[in-house]
Amino acid sequence: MPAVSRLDEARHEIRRVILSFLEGAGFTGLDEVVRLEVPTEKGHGDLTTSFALKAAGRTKVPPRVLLEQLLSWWPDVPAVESLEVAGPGFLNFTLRTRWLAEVVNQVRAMPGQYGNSDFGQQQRVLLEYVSANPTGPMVVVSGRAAAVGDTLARCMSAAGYQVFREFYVNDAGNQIATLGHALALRLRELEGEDVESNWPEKVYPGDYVKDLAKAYRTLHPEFATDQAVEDRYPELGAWAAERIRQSQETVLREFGVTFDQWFSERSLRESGAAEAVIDRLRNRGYMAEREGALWFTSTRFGDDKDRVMVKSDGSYTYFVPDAAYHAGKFDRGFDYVIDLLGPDHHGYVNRMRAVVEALGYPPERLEILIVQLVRLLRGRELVRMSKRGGDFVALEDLIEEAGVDPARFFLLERAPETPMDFDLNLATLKGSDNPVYYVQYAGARIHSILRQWHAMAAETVPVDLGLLTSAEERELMVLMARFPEVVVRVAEDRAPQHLPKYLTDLAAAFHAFYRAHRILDVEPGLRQARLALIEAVLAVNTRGLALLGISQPEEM
RNA sequence: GCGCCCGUAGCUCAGUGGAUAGAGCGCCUGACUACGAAUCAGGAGGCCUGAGGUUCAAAUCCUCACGGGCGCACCA
Repeated sequence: MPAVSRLDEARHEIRRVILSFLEGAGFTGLDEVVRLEVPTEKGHGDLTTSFALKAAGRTKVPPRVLLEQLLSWWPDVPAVESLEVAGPGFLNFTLRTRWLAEVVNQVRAMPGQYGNSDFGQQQRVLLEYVSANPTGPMVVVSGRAAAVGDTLARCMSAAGYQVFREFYVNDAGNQIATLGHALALRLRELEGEDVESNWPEKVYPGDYVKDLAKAYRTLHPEFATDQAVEDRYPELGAWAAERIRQSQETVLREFGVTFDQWFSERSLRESGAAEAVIDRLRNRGYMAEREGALWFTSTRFGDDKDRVMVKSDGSYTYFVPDAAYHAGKFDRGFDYVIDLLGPDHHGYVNRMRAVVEALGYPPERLEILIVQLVRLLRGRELVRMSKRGGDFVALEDLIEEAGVDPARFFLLERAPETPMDFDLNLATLKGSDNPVYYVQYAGARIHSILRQWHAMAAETVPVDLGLLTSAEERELMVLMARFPEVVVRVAEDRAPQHLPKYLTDLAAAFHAFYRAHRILDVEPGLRQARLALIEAVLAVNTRGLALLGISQPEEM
């Protein structure tokens, strides 16, 4: 694996030297143990390793003794300023500041691409996320899945994966007829009929269907209300579903989230893929007929119960098209298939794995992430979200109230699998209480300085990065050198929360630097070097925010 | 009852088997005649739910208990 960053270059170099030392000392097979990590504590160097502790059992040499030998043997390594033995057997490395400073040039050479790497080796990944039913407005948990999926896609692309983004549209089945039923009732209501007092149990009562009814009436003036009968429900529902899907697309685009494909369940059914997947399972011997229904024997693959695929009335359960859809994903040649599912799909994971395995695909290539619930609060008060009642907060309400940037930052700050509370009061705050502005403000400050620099029309001199020697400048270099591997970590661990954390650290380091040092009114050489430094910081900040789908304003 | 997720500062949450467990908010004390104070410097605040176990080393891995959330349809 080639180095992904300046820091990673140092890591590779140091590791190579340590391994050759160990080999010379007669210790082999320790490759696994020699890992260089970014220490959690300040004062433990730029990189640290505990291989001596980990290998003590095999080397039979006390860790500190081994490290002292290594220390006296250590050759000159360009990246390394110094190394020291610490604690029970840690080895801490301090990197040469001048060597680190090259990161400034690296960033400035490709400001919009810095952070990219070939870690993923162009493996093809299908990422499915959101996939909200087209039967009503999206709620906030869909927004969380959208933000998480989108940022994972952006980071995985940056980390060298080929990512294909897909939204699965459940535009078939009973729920579409139910939606059609709701639309039919609202159409009757437009004619003055009282439908509310006798509203059927399972039909969506939300007001949004009233708007759909008005739109339908305008587009189809010839439609007579007495046509709003049961055998028209599927057709009416299909119309409404497509209409809702389009509004989902609009809201998501506003939220900065797009898809390469909106995959229609109906098209899947029409293509015969459902029958095909049942045949495949039958041929492989994983289908059983019981009680008049056709069951997939998923218990043979660790599921807790078998699953009905064809009901006794001959119709399919929703599981059939889903199985066909997933089979199709693998048939399309993806190396990895990742699903982001909502918390109500817990029970779904085992059967999906089972069907993938039963169809002969490697089950470890299907990865299912559960994006957990979002509880909306206003201060202490819980805001209820329910598609049934009219009092839910839709994603578009959230965007309007909080704004895209704060909403995305909040949703991405926490690990996706952790249930979270989203305080609307906090996200709505425009001031310093809102962490997203802290990060954006760092960039806006740099923009402001650069504007003044351009207005000065002062003398430009060649950049000498060797002039950057202060602790604050060095901290910025170290952080920038880490950026590409933060992106890799987000991609690899499917953990977007590392990025907001990193950007907060970077902004803090910049603000501290800004307070401690002047930039424009110092001598020209140092000024030029610091300008180069903050230009690089701005580039990294902007790119980091872009990976989160958040803007970097030039002024605030 | 079974399965999955989660218990970390007053609140919301980070934390890659490592060293003295971190951040933001809230609270307290300081800092602009200086490139943007939406900032900075510092302080208080912890039995990492509990009990065992593995390990040189556990918030992290394993087991059990307790507490919270969500799933467990011939619904989608």
